[in-house]
Amino acid sequence: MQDAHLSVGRVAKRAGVNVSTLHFYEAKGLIRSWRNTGNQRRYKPDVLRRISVIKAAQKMGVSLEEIKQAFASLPNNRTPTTQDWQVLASQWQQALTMRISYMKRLKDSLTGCIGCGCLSMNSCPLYNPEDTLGDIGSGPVILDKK
Amino acid sequence: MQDAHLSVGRVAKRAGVNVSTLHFYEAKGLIRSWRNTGNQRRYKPDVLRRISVIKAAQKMGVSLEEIKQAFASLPNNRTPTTQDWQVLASQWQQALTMRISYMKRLKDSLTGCIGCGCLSMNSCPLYNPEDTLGDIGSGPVILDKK
DNA sequence: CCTTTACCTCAATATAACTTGAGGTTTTAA
DNA sequence: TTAAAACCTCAAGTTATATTGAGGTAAAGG
Repeated sequence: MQDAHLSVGRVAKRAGVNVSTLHFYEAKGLIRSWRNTGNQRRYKPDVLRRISVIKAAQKMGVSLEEIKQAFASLPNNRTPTTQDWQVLASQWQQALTMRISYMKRLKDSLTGCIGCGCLSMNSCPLYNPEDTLGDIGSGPVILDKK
Repeated sequence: MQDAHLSVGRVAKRAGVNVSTLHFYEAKGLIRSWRNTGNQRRYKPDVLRRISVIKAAQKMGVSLEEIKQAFASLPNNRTPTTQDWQVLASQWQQALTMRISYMKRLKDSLTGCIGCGCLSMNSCPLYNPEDTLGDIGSGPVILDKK
């Protein structure tokens, strides 16, 4: 069964990422592999799902560090079930909901605000330093209010 | 009128950014200043609005480079008017609308998708490499489809 | 006047998320 | 069997967005 153990190149191809990315994710503790006798990486097929989830989460603005933390809740003695993944999904869905509403507020502020005097700072909802969800798009994004 | 020329420290304080950030923005061509006889930076008060707009745009996921390009459409021989700013605002508002709808699609996919078999790649809307708006949250964000 | 802020420049450091390259080994396929 | 393709490790490079520090100058207040 060549199905039960995938080489790094195979995984890369199927997941649509570079081999170097897989090395990188492994170094970061996001995925795991074992080695064959020749020291080459071998993967269980469920690594593909992990990578999918990583990519999906990144699209939502979740950092690798946060993804790693979320993955920590997965069982490491068995292959994660659908249920296990659903737990992650619902966490991130909440965060997405918040993010979307933040974007909406931003958008609503935009027209009224950019043209008026209030954008000269402080009171403007568009430029509110207190807004902790404001980090979208640059640098790591805080999804949980730890 | 100490109102017509602001020192870098004054601007930094009023805008809520570091002095070093102002140096940085100036080096990037996002703001401008002139020098007094002692080689210190002096700013017109409208720099405050520029900084507001930069910060607001960043919250929407616009990169400094894109902000700079947008600023290029502003008049540089006179202080930008409300109208000038509105042009920028409406551009970004469209981008925001797209971004929001993308996030919504993401969210809608999330529950149905993460638990099912499709997340094993390719056909899953959550993991679709063709989705050019997928860059949200890490690295520069493409807002225009240039 | 003189001390304390505030400023100046330029180089280096920081972080996230990867990619690239050098130098060497293992697999695979003709 | 042997050449090409795939792998390996480890270090350095890349981009965006700043921040920090060193070494020196200018301005402001008592």
